[in-house]
Amino acid sequence: MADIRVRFAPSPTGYLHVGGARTALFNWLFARKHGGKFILRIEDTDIQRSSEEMVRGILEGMAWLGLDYDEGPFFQADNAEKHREAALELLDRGAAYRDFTPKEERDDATVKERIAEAARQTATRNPFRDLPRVESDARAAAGEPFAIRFKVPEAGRTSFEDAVFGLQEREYKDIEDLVLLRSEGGHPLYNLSVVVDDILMNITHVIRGQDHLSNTHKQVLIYEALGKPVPTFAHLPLILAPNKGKLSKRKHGEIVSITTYRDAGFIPDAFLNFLALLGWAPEDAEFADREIFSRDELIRVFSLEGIHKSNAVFNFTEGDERNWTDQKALWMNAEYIKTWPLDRLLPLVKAELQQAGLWKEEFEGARKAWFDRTIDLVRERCRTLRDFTLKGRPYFVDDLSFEFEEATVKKNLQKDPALRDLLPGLADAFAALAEFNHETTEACLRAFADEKGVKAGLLINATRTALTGQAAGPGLFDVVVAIGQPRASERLRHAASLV
RNA sequence: GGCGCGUUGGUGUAACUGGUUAACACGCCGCCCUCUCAAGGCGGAGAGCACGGGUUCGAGUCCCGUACGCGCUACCA
Repeated sequence: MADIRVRFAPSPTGYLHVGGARTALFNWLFARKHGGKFILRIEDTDIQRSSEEMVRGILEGMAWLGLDYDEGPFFQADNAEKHREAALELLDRGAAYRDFTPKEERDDATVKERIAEAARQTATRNPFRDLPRVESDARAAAGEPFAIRFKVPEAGRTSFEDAVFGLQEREYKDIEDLVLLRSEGGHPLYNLSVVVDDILMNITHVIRGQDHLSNTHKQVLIYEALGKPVPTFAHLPLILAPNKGKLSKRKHGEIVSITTYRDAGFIPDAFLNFLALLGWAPEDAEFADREIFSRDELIRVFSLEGIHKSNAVFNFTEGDERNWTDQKALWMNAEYIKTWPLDRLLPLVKAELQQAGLWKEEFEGARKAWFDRTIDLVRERCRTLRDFTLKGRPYFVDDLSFEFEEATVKKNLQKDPALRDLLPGLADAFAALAEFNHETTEACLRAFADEKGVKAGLLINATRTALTGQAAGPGLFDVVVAIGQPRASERLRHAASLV
């Protein structure tokens, strides 16, 4: 396929959410796979609900995910004049007509009810549909306000082949004469604007949410009336909330916003990987059992044919602090943290440490070897990048400015009063070591335990808490070495005061 | 109300053009490892493929109906 051009066209009425991000991702993957162009177009024609802040949010989200676009961002509102011209052209050709019916105000909250209500009454044809042209022109010239509606043909049906949902057909009689231009200021409406913009931008494949599937028939009609080629459509299944209801910013809040995942310490590649598998699976049997796909692999194996028809559930439990979002996403992120080549992970960890004020230049200089080893040690237990500063803090500060968990202190330090004397003793033993490594520290601690007639486990757990303030962590002697000789002794002495 | 789309374990998915006890991942449970917590290894529970008919030697895979869910039906996008 040559000269493929796709677009992501979010409306800035909300932040970039998981559904939108996945739509963007699929467009991006498709473009990258086929060497096509990925275009970003902000559909801001609803001035009431659009805001610049939301535009920024969308841009930020895409930047974080690394979904780079080749053209844009374009703003649909900038093209309003072109849209108007198209409507006028349609009017000229007799494919549209002026509707002089006074505008009826509809408010957002009650539309659904009003639609149902109106449907119960028998539909009547718009009285202006067949108004003679001269009369229409005269009334318009006299300054009477009007909207422009598309004139849906009498008998027949539209059809198009959706790349995901297959052949779609709809009777003309089931399509109402949609408004193209509002009576107020000739403001163009969505169905007209998308079509005109997609024509202007030479879009070849329209990949978007399934919520547009029904409306596509109207758009096909507009393409045809304008005498332009109809692009290929590929509609994506929706992403639903756990109750299988709509995933909405209003109801589900932060959890659907992409920036939440950035701020929570997700690796963009991991989140992308997770998103890709929501409603899509590689066709190639070779990849059937794989879950982890790098960006390049996704590009390689992506295809429209692998997209599902049924909606996917974004699975999370509200109020569960540890599993605050889809557990598979969390698992995947941990998987990336554990298995990514260290040099790819390091920049992300650096950014995290910098943000927490824990970064020191020497981590890239004199202490690089130590730093790399320590990150490698700690990463095993991290689910998010935030954990590097949360759980990892004791490794990166020289003083005692890390948290001593209350319950842990009670359990590991205060359980046995003998520790008050044992810990300083162990501190001395550690300080006296000529070589400070895994073997020598372990031998030292065990010998010390033997000598004092206590179980090694008592000292091991107490030491972990003394050095990190935590009850859980890497193997103790790895911790001891990572903390290093001076800090270890110092922290052991300090811990004695907590007993 | 009308039109459309969908329905495989709790979740995400797999199952060649109908053909062995429906597979994988997350999650859950147990065991091993062990100084803790993870990770890792091993094993287990969990769907008979929304339901009801039909076609067929044989259906998750084809057909019809029903239910449920979702979308659209706006001078919103």
